[in-house]
Amino acid sequence: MAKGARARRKAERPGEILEAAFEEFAQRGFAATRLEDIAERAGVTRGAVYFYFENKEEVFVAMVRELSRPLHAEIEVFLADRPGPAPEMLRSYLRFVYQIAVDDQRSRELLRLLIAEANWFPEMLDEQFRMVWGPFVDTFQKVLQEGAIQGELRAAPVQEFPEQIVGPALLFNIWILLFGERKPLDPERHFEAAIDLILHGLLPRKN
Amino acid sequence: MAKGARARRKAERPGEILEAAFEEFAQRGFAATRLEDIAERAGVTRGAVYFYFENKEEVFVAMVRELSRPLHAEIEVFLADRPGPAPEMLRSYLRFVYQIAVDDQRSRELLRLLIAEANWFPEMLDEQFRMVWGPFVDTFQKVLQEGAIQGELRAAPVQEFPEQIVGPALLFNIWILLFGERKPLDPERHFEAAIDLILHGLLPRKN
Amino acid sequence: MAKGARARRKAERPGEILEAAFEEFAQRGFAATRLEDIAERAGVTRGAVYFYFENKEEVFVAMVRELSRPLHAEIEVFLADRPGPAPEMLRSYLRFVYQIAVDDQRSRELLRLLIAEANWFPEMLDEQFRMVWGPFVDTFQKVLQEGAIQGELRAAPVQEFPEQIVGPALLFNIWILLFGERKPLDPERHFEAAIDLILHGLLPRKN
Amino acid sequence: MAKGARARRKAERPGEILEAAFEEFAQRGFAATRLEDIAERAGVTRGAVYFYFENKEEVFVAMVRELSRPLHAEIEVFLADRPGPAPEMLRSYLRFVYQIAVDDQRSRELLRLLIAEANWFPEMLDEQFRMVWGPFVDTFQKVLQEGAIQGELRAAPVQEFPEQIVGPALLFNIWILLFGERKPLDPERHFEAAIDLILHGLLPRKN
DNA sequence: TATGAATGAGCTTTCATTCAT
DNA sequence: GATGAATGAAAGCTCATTCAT
Repeated sequence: MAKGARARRKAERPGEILEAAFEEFAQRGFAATRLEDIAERAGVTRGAVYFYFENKEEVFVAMVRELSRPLHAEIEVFLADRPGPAPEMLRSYLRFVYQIAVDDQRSRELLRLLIAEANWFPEMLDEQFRMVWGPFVDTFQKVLQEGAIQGELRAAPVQEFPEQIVGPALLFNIWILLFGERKPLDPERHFEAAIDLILHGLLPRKN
Repeated sequence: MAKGARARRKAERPGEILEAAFEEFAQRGFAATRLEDIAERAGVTRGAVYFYFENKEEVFVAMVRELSRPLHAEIEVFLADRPGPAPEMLRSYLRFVYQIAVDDQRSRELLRLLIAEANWFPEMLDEQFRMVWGPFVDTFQKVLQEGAIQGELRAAPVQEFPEQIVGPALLFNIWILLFGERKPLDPERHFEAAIDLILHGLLPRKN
Repeated sequence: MAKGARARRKAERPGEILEAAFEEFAQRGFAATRLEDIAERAGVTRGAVYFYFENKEEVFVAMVRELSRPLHAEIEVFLADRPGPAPEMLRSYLRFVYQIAVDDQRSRELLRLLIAEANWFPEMLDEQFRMVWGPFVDTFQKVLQEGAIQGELRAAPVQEFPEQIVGPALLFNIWILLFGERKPLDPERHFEAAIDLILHGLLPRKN
Repeated sequence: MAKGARARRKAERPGEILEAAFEEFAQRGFAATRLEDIAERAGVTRGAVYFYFENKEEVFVAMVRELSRPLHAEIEVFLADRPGPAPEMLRSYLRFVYQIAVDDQRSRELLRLLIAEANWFPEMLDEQFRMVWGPFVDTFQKVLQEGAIQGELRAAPVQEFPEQIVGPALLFNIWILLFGERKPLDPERHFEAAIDLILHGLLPRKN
């Protein structure tokens, strides 16, 4: 029993460390975070961290990878083929992005870390792009294009930059990162304003 | 000669130090930047930096203030009353924002620093909000509202969140911060796509 | 073997550091002593010192406490009830104090440090008072009072300030601190002069 | 006028600096006192201090010399031949010492500095001995010896260490340096206890 | 005389990393 | 696997001292 518990413990260690690493890195950034804080929060000693990871940078990279995994999964599930009228799909997609922006503090802080440390972890960025932005952008693009073909949407130049659709959500996100509680935004109204603008911008005009 | 030179030198020192500070902070972030690097780049010794600034944090805050001053000025000039049809004003404003996003690497890096260090310098954030975002948002809001009154624009819910208009420009900016040269964007086409979407989204529909 | 050695080493480290700290602090005073000197003398690196103590002040306080412990012990043993005629007790007590003043360079330097840094470590002073001066003064007082009751001693006003009895010993001590080898004193004759004066001052007069 | 004022000013500068130096050194000790603090307190800039004194050590030595000058004068005046019965002279001398110990905070702090820095300024110590202790000890010795010859005092071994007479005053002084307001002493009663002990110790016995 | 900008050595403290146990 | 004592390379900051003005 104890052995099993110990083995289970062991298997969970790396995850616990990365979890702790996220909290600390999110709070202080890469350079200002001490490995000791991570270890302490994870309930292990510094030495133990070095058993699982080469060094601080490795912890950081592994943490980003680990912490963004659930998001990958969610995205994959969400983007799985779900046909429907293009406008409705746009709305549903944008709502999904807003949901992440609003509810998922982790993703928010991850974004902050990516922006802050982008220069020093470019491969990490590319990996994140491949796993998160890429699929999203591709899907958006497909919706925009097929919507245009079907005559549900205007053939707008935004087809070339489908990520612009999530611009308001990004703005919402950054806003919260910058001002937090100090200048709160109503996410629901923010979303409605955004989708209103986008749909009016994309629906074909009668004239 | 020499006298004037020294006096002139002295008057310029703080500015030179802040200039150097910007380069270093932008490259490595607050925590990872060593005061010695700043001093060296400014051509002085560490001690000299401490003659002008209390400590590293003060250097940072002063740097942000100093470096964003030209932008403040530009904004103030730009936003000075320039009447015209609302759609044209929107286009002109958004182009202005894109110009900054595209050409002004300093502002871009400043934004990165603000996002990265937001938790530790909240007053600084508020100051920047007051000087940069604030006037912008207010002006946008006025344009949107008066455009609606004049019948030039739709009375859209985005009136409540006028900053959404610059969402694409922010996205452009962050994109470059994240991927730099690795995934370049054509700023001109990006802007055109954005303004197309926004104007179509705001122009009143005939039907 | 090696294991034991390491464990033994570890247990002794703090003591070794404090020992080294004493030597250095005694030589140069608190402010002028560099932690590096202490570390070097203790045969460890600076970092190791910080493993055991919070900072330089802590080292100082811990050092004083540690270094005065043997004296506490000695005092406690010495002051344990040892009845006898008051004059003999006075003589024996004063000789004890002189012995410390003469032989114990550590106590002497400790006294110097206490005087020098009294303003900055008042709690430390109070602690020392409680452990060293206090018991002494109390004991002297008791001897003076009971000696007077027994008629062995005069009921002199010095009963209120029994520490005056050790005034000559303090003077001897300070003298050495100030002039060291330059103006040597013969401790034996000094003591005899002191006890002669005190006893003549306290013995009851026939007339 | 202004020139005269300026000249007067100039002449007073060194004194003002030493005055300020005393306050600062007394508060923090030699090593922990910054030349800037001294300059600031004296109302000049650091550079000015270097105009009058070679370096920090010179300031210290000069300060001690300057600050102990009034005491020298007082002592000289006081010790000028004033014949009288030996016991009365003893009393008067000891009272004088107590007065200094009690009223003259400067002398007290000077003593602290001497003790603290004795190792590093031995010549200074010797100078102080020559000017302060020396005359005192000599005078005391003369009184004790002549008193014995006259039959007013016992021929006690304390003649060899006349400074023991001021032991209680030194003790009073150190006590205040160590405990200040925390454990106050009544100077008057302290003195009376001391002189009582000493006189009883020195007056010849009838038997 | 006096200023104060500037230097540079040096100090305390921190922390990623190592390694004997 | 895990600990934690220990290292050593910085890093932030201080301050005595200098010197052009």
